[in-house]
Amino acid sequence: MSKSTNPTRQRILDAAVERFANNGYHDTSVADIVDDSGTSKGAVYFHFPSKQDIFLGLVDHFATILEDRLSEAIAQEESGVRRVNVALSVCLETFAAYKKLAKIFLIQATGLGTVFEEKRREIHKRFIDVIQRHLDEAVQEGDLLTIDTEIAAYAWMGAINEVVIEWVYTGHPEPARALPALQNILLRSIGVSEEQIQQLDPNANK
Amino acid sequence: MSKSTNPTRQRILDAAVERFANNGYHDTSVADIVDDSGTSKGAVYFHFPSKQDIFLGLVDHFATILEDRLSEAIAQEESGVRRVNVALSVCLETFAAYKKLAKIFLIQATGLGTVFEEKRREIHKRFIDVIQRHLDEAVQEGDLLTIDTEIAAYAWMGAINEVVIEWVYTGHPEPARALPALQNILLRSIGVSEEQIQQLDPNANK
DNA sequence: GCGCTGAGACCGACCGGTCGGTCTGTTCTA
DNA sequence: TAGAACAGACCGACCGGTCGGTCTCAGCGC
Repeated sequence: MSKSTNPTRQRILDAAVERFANNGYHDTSVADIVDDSGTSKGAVYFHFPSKQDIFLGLVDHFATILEDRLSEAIAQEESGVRRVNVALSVCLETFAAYKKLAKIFLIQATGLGTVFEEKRREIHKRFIDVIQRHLDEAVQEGDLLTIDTEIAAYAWMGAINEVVIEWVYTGHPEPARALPALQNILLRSIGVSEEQIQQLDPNANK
Repeated sequence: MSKSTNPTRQRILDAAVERFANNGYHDTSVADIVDDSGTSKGAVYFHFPSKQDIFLGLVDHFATILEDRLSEAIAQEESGVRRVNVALSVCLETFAAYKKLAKIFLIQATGLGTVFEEKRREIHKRFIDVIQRHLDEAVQEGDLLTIDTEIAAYAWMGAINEVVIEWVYTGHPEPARALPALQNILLRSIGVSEEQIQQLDPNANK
């Protein structure tokens, strides 16, 4: 972030992303990262305090990127429903733009034991809260039905994650197809009418 | 399943479930399981070939239970929409009935490296396929909209998982609340009309 | 009834390898 | 030339798995 442009440090990070994304945390040894980055253990432990720190740093980094992009995009829209909709787009775009980091964030950061798990849940909770807040907003001002926005927020989060995970692994539901499909499904799920859904996405008539 | 009633074996399994659910795979040593179960390493390796085998056995076991319950429940309903609806109920009930196993299945089995990950994805895919098949069925015979059932299936899977995960950790959205909320959200997401949703769940007027 | 035996169930000390992290340098750079 | 940046040998803890041993008990000949 701040001292980001040190080449050695960057090579280490690149190698770490690659390894962590492909093999997971425990199947990636520091020696692997050293080999892939063409550096040395000394270099790694000069730039980073621990293996765990590298990993959590990557997760945090991605979460920050996603949050920044989201808040920026949301701020540019007026109505609640439009905001919800644009957030969904930005979300998928960001996952697509940072595929490897997304894989680490969504998959490799799970099931790593209590310490990691707390961190992961805290970050996920932040996103879920954002979703819920904007769902509430949309409910208040809009004509969509009153629903259990908390559960809806969890459902959305899970739905998005699952679709992205599948894409990350197989490349299969191409974003061009997944995005409109998810928009339909998720907007409908909170009671946005068909006409409204049509209106929201005039450019996706491809 | 077959030789299930050996007491030592069962104590080992119980301890393994507890530890794996709470601490995850890598933070659970065989020694931990030995201590908790009041047995010995010899006993563990007499009954099971490896630590990994114990873990995957538990995952498989839970998946089997869930599949059995699902297919039984689905078989007893006629219409596609009703089937989809009852499957959702059974799913949540089963997760609730086997909380610890559910946590292992949904969380601790993730991010454990390539070998485990393949297994996990294969099992998840089975459930997603079931969902999609019945969504397709419902689309064909019903008046719900034609949608991208594949993506809908992934979305459903993710949505259910996320809600259950939250419940597993915090106990928070009590099943009594989560079930009808999810029914509303998910059925709406595939275009089931409000009246139909009401009709489907006459007993949940509490 | 009684000793013998052998197999199943279980015990726990121990082994061998792995891996995060450290430490003693060496090289580069300002 | 001081200190930052890096190299890589090395350490020690940990942990999955093994292996020789013990205990129990059913079967069996006598």
